[in-house]
Amino acid sequence: MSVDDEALPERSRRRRPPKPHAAGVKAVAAAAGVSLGTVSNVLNRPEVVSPLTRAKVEAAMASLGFVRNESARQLRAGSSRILAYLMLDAGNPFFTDVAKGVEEAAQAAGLSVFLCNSSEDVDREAAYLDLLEQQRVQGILITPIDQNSARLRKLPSRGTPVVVVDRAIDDAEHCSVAVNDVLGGELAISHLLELGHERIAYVGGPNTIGQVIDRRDGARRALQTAGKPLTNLIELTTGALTVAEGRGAGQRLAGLPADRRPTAAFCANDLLALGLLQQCVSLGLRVPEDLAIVGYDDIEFAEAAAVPLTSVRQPRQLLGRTAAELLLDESSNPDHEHQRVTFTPELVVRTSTRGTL
Amino acid sequence: MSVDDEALPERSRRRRPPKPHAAGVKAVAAAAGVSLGTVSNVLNRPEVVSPLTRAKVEAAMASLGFVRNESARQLRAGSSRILAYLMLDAGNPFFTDVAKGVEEAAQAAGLSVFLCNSSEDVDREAAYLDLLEQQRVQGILITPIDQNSARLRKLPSRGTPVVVVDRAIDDAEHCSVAVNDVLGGELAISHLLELGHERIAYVGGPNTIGQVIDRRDGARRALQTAGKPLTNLIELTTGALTVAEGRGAGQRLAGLPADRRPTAAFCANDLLALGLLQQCVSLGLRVPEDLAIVGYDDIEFAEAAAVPLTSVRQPRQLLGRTAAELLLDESSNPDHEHQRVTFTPELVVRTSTRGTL
DNA sequence: CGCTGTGGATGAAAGGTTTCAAGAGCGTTC
DNA sequence: GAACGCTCTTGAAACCTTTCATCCACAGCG
Repeated sequence: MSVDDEALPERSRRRRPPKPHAAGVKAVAAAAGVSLGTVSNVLNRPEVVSPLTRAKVEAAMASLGFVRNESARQLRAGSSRILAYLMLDAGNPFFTDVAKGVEEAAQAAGLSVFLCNSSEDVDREAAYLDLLEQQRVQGILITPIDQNSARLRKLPSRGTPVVVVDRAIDDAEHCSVAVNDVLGGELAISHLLELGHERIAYVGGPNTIGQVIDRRDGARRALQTAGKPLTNLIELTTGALTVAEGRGAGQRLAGLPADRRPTAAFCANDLLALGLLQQCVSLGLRVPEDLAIVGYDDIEFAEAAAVPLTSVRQPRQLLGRTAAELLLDESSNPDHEHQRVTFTPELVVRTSTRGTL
Repeated sequence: MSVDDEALPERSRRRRPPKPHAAGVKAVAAAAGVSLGTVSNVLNRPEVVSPLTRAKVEAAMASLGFVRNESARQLRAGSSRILAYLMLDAGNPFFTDVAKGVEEAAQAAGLSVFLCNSSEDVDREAAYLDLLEQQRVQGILITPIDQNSARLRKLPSRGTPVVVVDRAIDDAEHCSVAVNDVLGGELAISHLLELGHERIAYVGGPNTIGQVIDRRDGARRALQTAGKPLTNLIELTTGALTVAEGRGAGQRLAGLPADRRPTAAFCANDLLALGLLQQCVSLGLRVPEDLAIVGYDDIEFAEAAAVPLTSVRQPRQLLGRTAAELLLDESSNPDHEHQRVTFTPELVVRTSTRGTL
């Protein structure tokens, strides 16, 4: 779905200087006239070395352009100062907000965060998990595509703590931090039912993603609670949770004859909802008069949409922060107990369902 | 600007199993009844080891749950299979699109990408640069906050190739891939001038960011070209390039008496523009009748906004892909020459300036 | 004057992998 | 039947840092 136009760029060339060679602890020690161990002490326990020697060593490091080799450090010391968040979709502002929370907590603990993006691709997810395990990162935060993956369950037993983010998992291997998606689905559909809608579309997919399933189940439950038949929920399965797929769904929806077309749509996330909204509006449907729309996540752009979007809000940053804190606890506290933390979502009603009052 | 509500979560606890211990090449060799070297060969040059031995070794690896220690590998082999993209703001969809292009190119070359987020914070940027250098990543792609940073210029001479993304830099140290921001600014303002606007606001900041400066300079140049005084450009400086700051600017703008208020605003990016738009609309200004708005980047959400946004489009993914390709060339091709690639932006006109036709 | 304590520096070992020259086993060829 | 080639395997060195027990010099003290 790239909008890149292959504009012909101008290029300008320059020669490059010869390849350099790195200086190690040994070189620094020689330059400063001290031993290897002393240089290491300056690096790791500066307080035990006398100010004079320390100054000499630091001068030598500066003049040689010494850069500590983290591989060697980690190999010997055995520990990494890095935490990874493997995101489901970096293009979804929801996850970048979660990431913000993760970074916040990590920074407070003096760790750095590497972000990885699986783009809803199972193979990429697997490749990143392997890579991160091999890197011996301090821990992995992940919003998984398939939370039952064997690979995922094996990691903690091999020494890499894993915290599942935005999915509740009830197994003995990891902590998880989630928002009650079933409840979120119920909130959305109850709202639509209260407004008098009968035929409601559920737009989401693929059905391997836990969030998609739970939100649909919540939708169904709301119908049951209200004593409506499940056939009132028309499912439109998408290939991914993106704006483009949302547009596709909009196309399909708008193509239905008016008497069979749902009067409302509940989308598994805001990206789908925004795409759906855009497409429907451009095809001449009025929102919410012809079609009411509810999204999910309440991303920043939901409020600024063509028709401000009713959405199910989740505590995004808090989600990330909490997950990171659990991970940190797991990797530092010997008495750590795995936890399953569940937050409660909240419906934010805007024009896309309520109309202008 | 978090919308997190500190909803009280439910927590459930579980005991965790005892700590495991990792198996190395040595253990695998022993289990398979072969030598160290052979295990290493299975890992790195499977074709040279006989199918039988290979099978034995692989069985041993599986049963021991062997995970290669990447630190040790890298220490010995000297090379990393990782590429990093240090983003200016992971919350801006523009940069995640660029990242997508980077990932694409990296995957094609069999490398993995770690994303890092400086969040427009100089200290975080510096910390990540140090970290990545110590990690000996294969190369760094960066959209810098301050492109004249000494740290940035020192990296390549110490062996870590750096490509600057979305900034043109004319020095001998790195390649850069950029879009002509001055031209982009000109396009935006020329368009507004053609529509008859006289007093135009430029919304952007902080002024340490190159993109902000260039786009403003382009704006000024367009005024000069049209023979208008520079005082027609009213600068509203923001603290960051975010939706929230855009709302703040909207507040300031809407607060001006109508006869002194600009009739159009050009924002340094779409996030600002969307915030501005939202705030102005909610304060009762009509867009584009009372205030025309032009954004920059043409992110996916620009088209779906309350009033579809006129914006300056850049080839986002292509930018990332090209940058990654330059980096790969630099780290693998001994005859590499640094290049400065510049793409051309394009104005996309929508309702926020043109009105509904 | 000899002993102890102390702040600081030292040197060697260790950590897990890759590399590479050398070796082992075995079938072919003359 | 000896020499050769071939395929596969081996063992040890090397990568760079951290750690820790040891050592040194010197001050204070009895």
